[in-house]
Amino acid sequence: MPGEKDVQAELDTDIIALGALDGLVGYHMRRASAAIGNDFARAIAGTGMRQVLFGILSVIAANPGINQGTVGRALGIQRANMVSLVNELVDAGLVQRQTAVDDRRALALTLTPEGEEKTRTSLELIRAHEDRLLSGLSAGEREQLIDLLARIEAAGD
Amino acid sequence: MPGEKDVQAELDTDIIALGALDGLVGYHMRRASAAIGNDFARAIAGTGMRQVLFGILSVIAANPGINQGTVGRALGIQRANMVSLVNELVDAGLVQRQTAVDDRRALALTLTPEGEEKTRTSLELIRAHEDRLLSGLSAGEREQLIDLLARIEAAGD
DNA sequence: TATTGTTATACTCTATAACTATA
DNA sequence: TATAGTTATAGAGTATAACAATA
Repeated sequence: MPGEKDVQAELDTDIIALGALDGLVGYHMRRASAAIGNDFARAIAGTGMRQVLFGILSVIAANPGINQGTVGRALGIQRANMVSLVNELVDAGLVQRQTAVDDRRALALTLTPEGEEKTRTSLELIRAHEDRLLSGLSAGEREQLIDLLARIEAAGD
Repeated sequence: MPGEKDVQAELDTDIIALGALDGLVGYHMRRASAAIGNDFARAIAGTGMRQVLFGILSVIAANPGINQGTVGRALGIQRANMVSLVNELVDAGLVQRQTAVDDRRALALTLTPEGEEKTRTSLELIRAHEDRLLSGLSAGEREQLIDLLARIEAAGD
């Protein structure tokens, strides 16, 4: 019987008590992070971009010639996992990878012109997605949210 | 040369500019969520508990006899993925699963006495972990953080 | 015809260990 | 001896499609 009341589950999709979970920051952080991630994916669908990849592009854009490992450390990505991620970006023609002049073990990363363009257009879509999803927050609340999140990041090391 | 300055990377592990990324809520949310998740895992290591599993236990504790699918909807977990998660909890002796009296398709979930004990002891460890990790936030800031996160969860549907 | 639970499957993200080449 | 990048591998988490039993 679709649409009928589920007595046992208290209106089902409506309010289900979460118990102690509701008072935990970690739970709400997981849910909110998933909500933003899903909306990000919807907003940027079809462009091949992903949260991690955009993060790498943004750091390279701000630090042309930066080493692959340094990018990983800045973003909390393991060396081993950086390899295939950067491969994707290189294969897509967005990033150029060349042996560093001062350290022949290292790879210096720079954006190609296509990579710069992709970073710009992605950023526009991402800003629009955040503005839409976070339209319920005032500018001050949004600022304070970032401040609180940054302090938690810093505490977790 | 360990410890020597990495000119190209601006002191390396120190301040690396993140570019546009630094102004995005999504980025900081991902990092903060990972920080809490990692600290959660460290705090509860050896007990076999995980964030998702505790979430399920907490919802069952607050709603004895609740259907498996209802738990999943409350927590944003797909029906298909609930199966093996609940299997784990049943195999660990923490959850009892029996055909619902009013709907023979459904499974009613309840905690076993061991499940109730596990939920209690896990909650103590989790509260201690959050109190430690979030000790830099005032009670008011913590409360506002949960409020902001909950509003973002609600916006993402 | 819709819903509950299930199986099978695949992809992303993350983590570890072992290797090479350079430093 | 330490570091940069690589390979291989494994485990979580999550997503979709198809199926049986029941509503």
